[in-house]
Amino acid sequence: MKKELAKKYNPKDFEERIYKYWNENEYFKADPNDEKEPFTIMMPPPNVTGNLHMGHALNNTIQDILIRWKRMDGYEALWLPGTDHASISTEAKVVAKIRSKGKTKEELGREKFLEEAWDWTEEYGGNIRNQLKKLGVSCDWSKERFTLDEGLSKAVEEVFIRLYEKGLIYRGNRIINWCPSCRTAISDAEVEHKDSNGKLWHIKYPVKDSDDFITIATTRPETMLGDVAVAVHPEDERYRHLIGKKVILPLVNREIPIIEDEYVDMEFGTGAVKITPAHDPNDFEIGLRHNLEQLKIMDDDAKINENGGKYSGLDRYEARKEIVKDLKEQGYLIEIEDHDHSVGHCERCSTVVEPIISKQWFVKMKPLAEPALKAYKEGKFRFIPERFGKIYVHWLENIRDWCISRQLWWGHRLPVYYCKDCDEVMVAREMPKACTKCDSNNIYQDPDTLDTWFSSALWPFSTLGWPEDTEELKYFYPTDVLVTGYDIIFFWVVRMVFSGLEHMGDIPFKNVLINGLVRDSQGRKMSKSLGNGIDPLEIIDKYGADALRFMLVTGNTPGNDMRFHMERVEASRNFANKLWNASRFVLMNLEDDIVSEEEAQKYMEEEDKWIISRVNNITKEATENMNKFELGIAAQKLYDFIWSEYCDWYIEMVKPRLYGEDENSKNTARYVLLTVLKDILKLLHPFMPFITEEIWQHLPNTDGSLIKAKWPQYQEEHNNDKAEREISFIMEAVKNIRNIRAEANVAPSKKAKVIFVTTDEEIKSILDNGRNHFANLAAASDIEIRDNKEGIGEDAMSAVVEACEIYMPLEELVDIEKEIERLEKEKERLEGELKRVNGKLSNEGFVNKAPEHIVEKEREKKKMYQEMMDKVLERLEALKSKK
RNA sequence: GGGCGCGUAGCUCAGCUGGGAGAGCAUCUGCCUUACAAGCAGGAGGUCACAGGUUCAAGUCCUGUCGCGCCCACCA
Repeated sequence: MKKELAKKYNPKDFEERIYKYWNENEYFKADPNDEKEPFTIMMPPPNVTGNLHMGHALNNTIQDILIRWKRMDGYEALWLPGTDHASISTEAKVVAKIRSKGKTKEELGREKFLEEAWDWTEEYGGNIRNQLKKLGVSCDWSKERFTLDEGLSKAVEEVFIRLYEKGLIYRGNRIINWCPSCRTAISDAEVEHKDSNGKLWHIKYPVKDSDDFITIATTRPETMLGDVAVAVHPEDERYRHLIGKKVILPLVNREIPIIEDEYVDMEFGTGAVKITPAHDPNDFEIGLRHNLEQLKIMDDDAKINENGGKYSGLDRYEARKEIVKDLKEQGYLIEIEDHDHSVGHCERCSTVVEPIISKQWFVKMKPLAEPALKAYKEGKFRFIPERFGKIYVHWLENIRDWCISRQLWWGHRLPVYYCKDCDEVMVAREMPKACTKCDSNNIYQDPDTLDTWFSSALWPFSTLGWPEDTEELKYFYPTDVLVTGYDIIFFWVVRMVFSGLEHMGDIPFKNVLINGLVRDSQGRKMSKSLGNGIDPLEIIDKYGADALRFMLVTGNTPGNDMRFHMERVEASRNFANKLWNASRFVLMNLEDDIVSEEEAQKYMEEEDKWIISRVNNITKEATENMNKFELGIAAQKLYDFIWSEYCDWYIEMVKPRLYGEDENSKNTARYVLLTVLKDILKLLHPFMPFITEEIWQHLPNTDGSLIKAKWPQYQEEHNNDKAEREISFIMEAVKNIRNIRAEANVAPSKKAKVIFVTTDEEIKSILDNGRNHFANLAAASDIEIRDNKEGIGEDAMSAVVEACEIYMPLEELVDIEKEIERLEKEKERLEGELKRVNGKLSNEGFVNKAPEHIVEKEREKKKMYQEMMDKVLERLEALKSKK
């Protein structure tokens, strides 16, 4: 006999100890194994310096459930963890730290800055790992990777060089999104568009050598400093006569041409557009078409530069104010119109992004996007739920080249070298000794680093050793499931797919399971600025990791957001408590020797067969739902079964046997209690790993960890329709008796006589077999089963279950008025049911077209309701006539 | 401008491929019954947003309307 379970369920007593036990025994390790099928999940790497938030908790709980389940189900299940260097976000933190010491990163210099950044990483990098462990994640820590570690950096470099050599990476002067606060270029995906109430300034530009003028409209008047043309639509009658003429740019007094271009929308604004190729993506394109100058008027910190004349040195918004003022004073400003439009903000720091021309590195996307689209459309991988595939397709179909260079220091430095003497560009694995063109050795490396997502895009294979052709790569790639939030489908999912296809020649994953956001109880996003975030660690501390995990996964469906309610955590904790106590009950009733299955079979009662049949069906249903990634439904089914069937009914039914004298019956009950509990623990383990393991360790005949236990399989021979029918009938009858007792206020302890009246032989036998249950569960004494109701007076309360009447002669306790009321209500209910059933059955369409088994079911119902109705009516009449 | 999601019991949400409306919490009644008061037993509470349509049958499929939310977009 093993040691007893603690009297109270207190997750703090064992969660940490159990995690250590798993980890030290290397139960999470997975390695290439020819005897098993692989099952792989790559953990979306959290920011290395980040802290665990609810989103992580949800995301990793889902992954852990899947991986634990598959591991038990016989797969070589690898869940590979890791962290992301998060270039822009980590750099910002380190910069802030340096600033607090009164220095700038430039003053510190690149080398020292990186030292600081590595220190920072080491200091905070362990946090998230330990926090994940508290959640119970069963990932293979021996394979943990970091996007900036040596191997992954090698992969990044290799990819850059290969794409460059293929002509898929190029350097160009193009319009990019510039964040003046982060002082770096960012990609389109990193720009967050927000609607804002802006203005449309109408400004007139005088036509040279004429009194005429042309009015343009702009939302960013300050950019006029960089205007090099005014464009109108070729078919616009209003302006046709002006095409080819010049205008004098106000305030600047520069002569610029009026050109024609089809891009211009005649309906919008005034139909005339100022063209600023250096500061607007459309203007940039027009500029190229018309061979216009690209006049840059802003610095990296969004101040007007030397090209801005008297405005130079002003911040962009100060300049705007000044320019508008001057235009007004000089009579050029015609109108200020309210104009709502959307403005791009830096996703990271919320600063308004400035479209600006800049020499950056880009990935040519079209050739990479096409195979990625094809793979999805051919069903090589899928989204769960399906609808997120649309986001994927839409993004890829409208993709533009990806700006990958960042003016940051924390990240993978571009393997690009320049010759100072002849400006030759060299892309190489190592710094060239001499310029390949002019032989100069005046060479320097590009100071820029790569977009963080450039390395994340390689995660599914770089983590397995690519570009080396490792055993791990061959065995575990492609991975099976990617679990992630919908917010990074285009940041990450898209890029992993085209990277996998390009470099591995295969998709990176077969399923993309999308999880929603965890919001606060009012439905708001949890955010630092709102201060409404709930710390998963606090929840774990108070309620245990199992409760948090269970809460996160129930009542939720893939892809949908959920709200965090403390009451739901409590409910999950209560469920864990229930399981704990049920297990304690089982344990305290076991003896050292558990009888064999064969022995138990000989003495099984109906309730034993019933619960075995039930757990068998639940196994099937739970597994089916998990196969569909419906973890919430699977969890709910387990919850209902454990609480409402195993605990509420089976344990209660079996108590008299455990306390009785019949050793065979007792041992059989023990055997069944334990066997079913073991299945329960196995099925629940992926969801609640700690409590199930802790209980498992206390059960007899359990060698080693529950992690190693075999996932239960559905077994046809355990199905028992007869037992299910009998026990559910008994349960119905017990409920009715309890109901009568409650309504008549019969104290629970008080024994009461129960008379069953039925002519149905099957029911009679069920009732006869169930005598003990009625005594035990409904405190019924003197159970009588007969086929007529002679002699039962009006001083009894009654109920009807199928073809069986139940009478409880309660004499003075019976209030006839109340009893009539009860029966009237029952009559009403039956009338409703009969009306519905009759309606269906009298409908020719239904009888002819509905499947036979559905029609048959309705016929049976009709018969049953009719019989019940007859009995209720008879009883009512008898009572009324006696009154 | 385009796309998507949601609207089911007082609250938070399940309800998968159409075939008798569910859970948790809250509420009401009775119970500290030696596994569990973090519990047990019993009860009340819903024209499944609205309007059409398809179907023998619609919370479930289609169309439209209203309300809430989200995403995308080079609307000077």
